[in-house]
Amino acid sequence: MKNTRNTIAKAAIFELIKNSKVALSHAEIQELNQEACDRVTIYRILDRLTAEDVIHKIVTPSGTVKYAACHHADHEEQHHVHNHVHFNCEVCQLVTCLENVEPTFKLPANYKVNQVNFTVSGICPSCAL
Amino acid sequence: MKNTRNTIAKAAIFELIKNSKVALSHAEIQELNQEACDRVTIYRILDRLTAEDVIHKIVTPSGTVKYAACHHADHEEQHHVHNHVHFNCEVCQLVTCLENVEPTFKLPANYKVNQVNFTVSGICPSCAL
DNA sequence: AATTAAACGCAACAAAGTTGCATTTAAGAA
DNA sequence: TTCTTAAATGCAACTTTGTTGCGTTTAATT
Repeated sequence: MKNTRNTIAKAAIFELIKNSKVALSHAEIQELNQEACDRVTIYRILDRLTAEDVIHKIVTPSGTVKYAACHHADHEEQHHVHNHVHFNCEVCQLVTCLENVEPTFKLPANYKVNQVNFTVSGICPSCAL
Repeated sequence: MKNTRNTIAKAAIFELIKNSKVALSHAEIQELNQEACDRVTIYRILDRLTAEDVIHKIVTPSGTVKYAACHHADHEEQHHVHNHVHFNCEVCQLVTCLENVEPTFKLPANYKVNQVNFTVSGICPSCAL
């Protein structure tokens, strides 16, 4: 893998994502980061963090892209597959990782899986009250 | 539901999607339709067809939006949930509906599901040869 | 044939993401 | 510590994707 550097901007953005209980979009990250770095830089940092497998990309049914921290053990060698469910509340719009919900399914023969994206939309417990 | 009309453009676009073995993006539909109608009109037709539940929207892990025909029985009354898996081949880029693959999963209490988006990326049997 | 609201085309706009290039900077080497 | 250099950044420009408003056209009913 290509060398990557630990820059201030990268660390700051990773902190934002790691400390957030919900997945964040590029726009949200930019705002939370107080415009401390360029729009383009954020795109590039998100790409790097995703490639390094410390965050993962989530695409909601409405098409918005969000990012969340990975919670797998650091020592895992192989590229992690994020096969847990992401819940997208239609009321509060928040996207949360349901780390414990891993769907089971069986593909026909000869399909090779590299990546999965399981997103469920609906109403979360908080908004259902 | 609001009245909808069967226009030439709508019928043409529905035919394109229905006759395609793979899910189509807006750009692909526009090209296949020979620019016979406006870009905006295609967006509006896709929205209508989706609302009428004769096509469904698929969002791939890379964030591209595609549309595929629905193959459920016409007489179903309730709004259909497309809980089958969509496979996105990373080589040929084609997105196909695996109608028979329906993942099972169990959400924590009090989550209400309205919509699901299950997409798996990898290599399809044709490209694996 | 007349009516009317849905659908359309067009222009303008907004949001999201990409690319090229000159400048800055992190991190290892001297 | 300073030197070196490739990674990272900022900025401008651009593309792609999706939206909105409005005047005109057209499908479907009367």
